[in-house]
Amino acid sequence: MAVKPSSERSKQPRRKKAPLQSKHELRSDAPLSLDRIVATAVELLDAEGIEGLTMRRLAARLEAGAMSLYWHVGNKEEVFDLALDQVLEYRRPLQNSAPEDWRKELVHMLEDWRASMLRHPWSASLLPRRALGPNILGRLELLSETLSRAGVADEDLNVAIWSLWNFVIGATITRANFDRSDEDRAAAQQRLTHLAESYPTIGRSRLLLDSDWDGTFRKGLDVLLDGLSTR
Amino acid sequence: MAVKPSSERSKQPRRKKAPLQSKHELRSDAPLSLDRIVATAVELLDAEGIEGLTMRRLAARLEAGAMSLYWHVGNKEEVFDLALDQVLEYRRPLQNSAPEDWRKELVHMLEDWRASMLRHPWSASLLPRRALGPNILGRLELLSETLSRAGVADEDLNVAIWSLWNFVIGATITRANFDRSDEDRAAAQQRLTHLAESYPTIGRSRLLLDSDWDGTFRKGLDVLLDGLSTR
DNA sequence: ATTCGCATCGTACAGTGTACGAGTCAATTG
DNA sequence: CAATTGACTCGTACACTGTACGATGCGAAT
Repeated sequence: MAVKPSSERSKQPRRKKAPLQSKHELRSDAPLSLDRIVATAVELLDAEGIEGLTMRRLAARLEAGAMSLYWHVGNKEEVFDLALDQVLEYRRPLQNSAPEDWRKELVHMLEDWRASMLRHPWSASLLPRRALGPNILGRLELLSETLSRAGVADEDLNVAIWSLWNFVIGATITRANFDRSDEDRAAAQQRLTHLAESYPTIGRSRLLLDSDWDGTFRKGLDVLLDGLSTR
Repeated sequence: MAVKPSSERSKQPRRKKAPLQSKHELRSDAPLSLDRIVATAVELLDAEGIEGLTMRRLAARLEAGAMSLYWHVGNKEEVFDLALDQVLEYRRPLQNSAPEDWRKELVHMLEDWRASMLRHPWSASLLPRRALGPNILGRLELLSETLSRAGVADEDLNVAIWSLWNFVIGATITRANFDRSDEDRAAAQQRLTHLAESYPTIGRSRLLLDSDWDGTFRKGLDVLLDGLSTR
């Protein structure tokens, strides 16, 4: 009886090491592993977006049969979970910074977070429905730790963490969303001028048109951090 | 040649008014309109979640053929757009409040926003991919207007709006997400204690376990508003 | 030589969104 | 009154999806 690994980590197949072809079947190059599957899924998502990822297409890119994937992965949802978490890996910069640099560290991590997700716009729309992978948890842990080290009292910690997390998530999702829907700037522009009558303040502030997303993110973050550190 | 309305608003069918049955076909009750479709879609989403909504099931609930829906609606995506916006309608409380109550008004609208989305948890996961419907824009407009009336300078307006928006979106998505994934508390609990080794600070703060979501939301909002008003 | 467990994959099935075109029926026109 | 139009409904069909099931191959252990 065969038992699938599926979600037990730490399990690499030990196959033939050197012998690259058996008989005459020079099966391109592929041993087909979880890592390869996830990496290819990210590629495919980058290239074709969320609807572009189907098990058959993914398998084709791996030069494998569609059902072969199911040995390594429980179902399609799991592929999404893994792809999302993979994209959110974070290596903290080397620890030579002074302990009062906590704010710089935080901003660095949070801006990197946002940047990572914007580099893979599908990740933003995926986030709401996915489980917390190790990389996401790692970022949360780093966040808690840094805030705690910065002197935030334990009873205020959760508010601080969630406020920052919420802000990053919201900003990223919004931004990623606007990027795509403005593929057709022309249509958007026209829609906006038509809307200016019903929504005058939005129209005046040009909120939807030429927001400086990066600057807005940075400033909003400052507002939050100011508020948190004076508490 | 027939021309579909599909996305031209202001178009109600004028049919037989009083005569409820023609001949002997007492066709239950259904004239099948955009409004009825959207309302039923929301019902279905509430009952079965995002994957539960299929065109065939929706049609069945309306006692109509599946393809009949496509006269009123361009495609399934549009159904999602409309359902989402429908759920986000907001009636501002009567305008008897003093002008310095802007902060109370803001908090009311934002908490109502979050509450509306949590009442229909699918809406949170839908938000990232959807267009801005009139109700969403209405809320944005109200937000701008109130902040502007509160004396926020025009050049700070966008930062303020987006910060609040981001916060609400992020908080709601996170919350809705956790609700679902904790259907099986037992599993979550066990996972958490196992994780406590790798993520000590998260474990200590019990961040994922017993957060007071409503309180955290309210406090985070205060932090933001404090930060914004002292600028 | 036989067994066993890992790994791959072909076939099949139920279900999806929707294109197409035929159908119904009230209102309008000649 | 007959004919035409146009709003609306819906049955059938097609390409495509995720994945259950079982057959197959293969290296290592017995």
